[in-house]
Amino acid sequence: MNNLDGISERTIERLALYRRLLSGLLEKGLEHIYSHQLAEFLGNTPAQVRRDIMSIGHVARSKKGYDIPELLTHIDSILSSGGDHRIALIGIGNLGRAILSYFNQQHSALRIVAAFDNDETRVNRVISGCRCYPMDELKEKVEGEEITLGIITVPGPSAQIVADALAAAGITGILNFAPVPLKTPEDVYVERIDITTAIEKVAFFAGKWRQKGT
Amino acid sequence: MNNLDGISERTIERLALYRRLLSGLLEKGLEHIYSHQLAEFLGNTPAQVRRDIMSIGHVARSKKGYDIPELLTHIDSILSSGGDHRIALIGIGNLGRAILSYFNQQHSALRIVAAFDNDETRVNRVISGCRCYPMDELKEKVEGEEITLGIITVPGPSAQIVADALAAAGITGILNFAPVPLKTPEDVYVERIDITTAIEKVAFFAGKWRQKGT
DNA sequence: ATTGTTTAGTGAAAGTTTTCACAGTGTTAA
DNA sequence: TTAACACTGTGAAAACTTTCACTAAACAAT
Repeated sequence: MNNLDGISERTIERLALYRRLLSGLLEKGLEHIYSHQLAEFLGNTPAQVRRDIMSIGHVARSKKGYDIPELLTHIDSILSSGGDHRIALIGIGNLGRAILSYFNQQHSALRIVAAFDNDETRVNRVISGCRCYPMDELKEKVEGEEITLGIITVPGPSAQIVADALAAAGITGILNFAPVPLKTPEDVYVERIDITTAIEKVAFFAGKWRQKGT
Repeated sequence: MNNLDGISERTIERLALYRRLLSGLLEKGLEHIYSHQLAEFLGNTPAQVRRDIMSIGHVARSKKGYDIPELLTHIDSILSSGGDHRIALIGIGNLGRAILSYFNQQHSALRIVAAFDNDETRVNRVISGCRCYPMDELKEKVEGEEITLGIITVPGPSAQIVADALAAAGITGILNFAPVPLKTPEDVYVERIDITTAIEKVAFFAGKWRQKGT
C-alpha cells in the first residue's frame, strides 16, 4: 500500500533529507559526494544511503562519488512526481501560525495558500503571506484555489470534523497535528505528527537509557 | 538498542496513544473495553492491540475485555518507568511558544520548566507558566532545576550548537524540531520531528495515490 | 451442568526495513 | 600497462514489525 515504484515510505522521508542536504552543498559549490559522507551528515549508514539512491533508479558509477547536481535533480524529480500541491491550513492557533511562518518562507512547489479557523477574530487577515478565512468558506476556497493538501492544527475534539470537511472538499492528503487518529476515506493519505507522544517517547527511552548502559 | 524489556519503539508510541484514549474513556465512566474497540479508535488492528498489551505483560482474561482502570494503571506504570522528567525548551520563536502553550496546559509528570533563547527581547519573562532565560544560563538552570530532557525549536543552523550545550549540561533526551540531524553522545536519546519532511511526504504519497487507484 | 459464543493470548508466518558482504569498476600511482 | 585501492550496486541475511490463525477460557443462555 505504501510502496509505489518500489520506493518505501521510509526512503521517501530520507530522500527529502538528502534533497535538503544536497541543495545546501550545491550552494556551497560542492560537486561530488560519497555515500559515506551523506551517511555522516544524516546519521545513518552508507549502505542505507546507497540503497535509497538505488531505489530511485539512480546510477552514477564514478570514483568521485555521486554527482551532486545530477543526484539532486533526480531526487527532486522523484519527490515532485506526486505533482504540485497547494495547501490549506486549518486552525490558526499558536501552532498553526508557527507553521505558517515557518513554512511559507521557503519552498515554492509546496505552499500554504489559505488558512481557516472558526474563530472570527483570527480571520480575514493575512498571516505570513497567507489569507485567513472562516471555516464555512473551506469547500469553496479549496475548489477555487485548487488546494489538494490540508494541515490540521485544531484541538483534538475538532480534528475529525475538520478532516471530514477536507475530505468532502476533495483533498487527497492530510498532515494531522491533532492528538487523535483520524478516520478518512481510503483515497486520502494521512500523516500524523503527535508532539505529546513524541515527548513521552523521549521521556521513556531517555530514562531507560540512563538507568542502563548505552 | 531501542528495545528495552521487549517493548519496541513503535509499541511505546502506541502505548502513549492507548493511555490518552483510556484516560478519556475512564472519565466518561467506561469500565471495560475490547481489543477491537481500541483498534477501532486507533485505526489499527485488534491483533496489534493485543500484542502491544501483551508486550507489557498485562494479563486480564475476562469476557468483558480489558478492565480500563487496571490497564490504564499498568500502561502508565510502564510509560512512567523512565522516571520523572523536567524539560527545557530552547528557541522561543513561534514554534517554541506554540509548544509551550500547547504542552504546559495538561500533563503533570512531564513539564517544560524553563525556556531559553539567544534573543534578549524574548527572555526574562514568563510564557505559559514557564520562565525564559538567556542561553548562557542553560547549564546552570539545567543542573539547578534538575532538567533531564530538551526540546530544540531553534533554526537549523543553531541546532547542533544547542544540542552540544544540552549534552554538556547532562541532558539525556532531546526532541529536535530543527530540520537537521543532530550528532550527540551515545547516551543521549534523540527523537526528531521534521515538519517540512512530513509535508513533502504527504505531497508525494497523496499525489501518487491520486494518480493511481488507492 | 452443558453448550455455544466471543474474546484474549500467542506461536508461527508474512511483510517490511536495515545491514552485511562482496563482485565489479572507475581512478590513481607507479 | 598494470596493480592497488576505494567506492558503488546489489543479492542475501538479519532484524524488526505486523498479521494470521488457533487454543483456551470466560461468560451467557438454556
